[in-house]
Amino acid sequence: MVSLVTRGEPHSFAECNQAAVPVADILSRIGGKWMIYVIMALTRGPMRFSDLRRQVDGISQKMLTQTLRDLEEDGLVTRKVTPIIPPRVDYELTEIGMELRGPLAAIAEWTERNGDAIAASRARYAAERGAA
Amino acid sequence: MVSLVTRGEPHSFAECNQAAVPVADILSRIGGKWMIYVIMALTRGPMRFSDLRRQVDGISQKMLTQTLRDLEEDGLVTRKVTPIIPPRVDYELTEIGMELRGPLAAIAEWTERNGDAIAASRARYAAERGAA
DNA sequence: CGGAATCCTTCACGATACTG
DNA sequence: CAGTATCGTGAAGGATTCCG
Repeated sequence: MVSLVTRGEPHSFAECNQAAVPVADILSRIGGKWMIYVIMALTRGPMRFSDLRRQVDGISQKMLTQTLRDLEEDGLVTRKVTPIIPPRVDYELTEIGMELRGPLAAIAEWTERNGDAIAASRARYAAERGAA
Repeated sequence: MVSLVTRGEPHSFAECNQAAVPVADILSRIGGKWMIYVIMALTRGPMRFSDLRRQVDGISQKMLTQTLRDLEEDGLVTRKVTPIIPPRVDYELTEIGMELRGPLAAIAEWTERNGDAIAASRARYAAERGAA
């Protein structure tokens, strides 16, 4: 893995990209529109589909399903079906899903800490480049 | 800011989304195809455009330009033009750009630690759902 | 209730050509 | 060298409808 922190010998970009699962692969999933909100909601504990849909404001049924499928595929959530009528399906964060919350919180804290600077930078950029 | 870690009172999803810069906004940028590789390359220090293009294998000129513009817009990199012929443009991580490396490294470490489990989960998922 | 299926729009990204 | 401009494609996401 290429370090993001240290400055050492030049590493091959491909070296990092050839792991079992590339970091960029995970980032692209996390970077999806709803992933973080679903994980946030599940942080409070197991939750039913309809509860999740209420918690994550604005998400469509399709996108909630798809996001949960992606999370399930990667082993970040479990899906437990209770075959009653009407059906009941509960989703819960797995152990590695729980462990992802730390890194995500680190991003969130960075964003919160630098939000004003970023907004200012964007405004300045828009004023300079947007005017031209 | 809604905590990603603690389990407390239910927070409004919108509460987290109404910061100066939403976390999902940053995540979507980080989740772009090239952002992390460009940041990784710049971790080694300031770099010229053409050097960056060589370091980040497979990136097109267009995407490198666009990624650098996005980073510049958010104040994560500086762009220094030396008006000579041929032109010389150097890019360098800013302070907050440097500070983002930590959170990114946390994601990278999580990915490395759980890569095998994720790959296994994906294979199992494909075998079950893919066959059906 | 918890989906699946379909259609549609927008956008990210790639390829190519041209320029100061 | 370091871009900008243009075009084309696939994927992401939204709205709607139907189902066990």
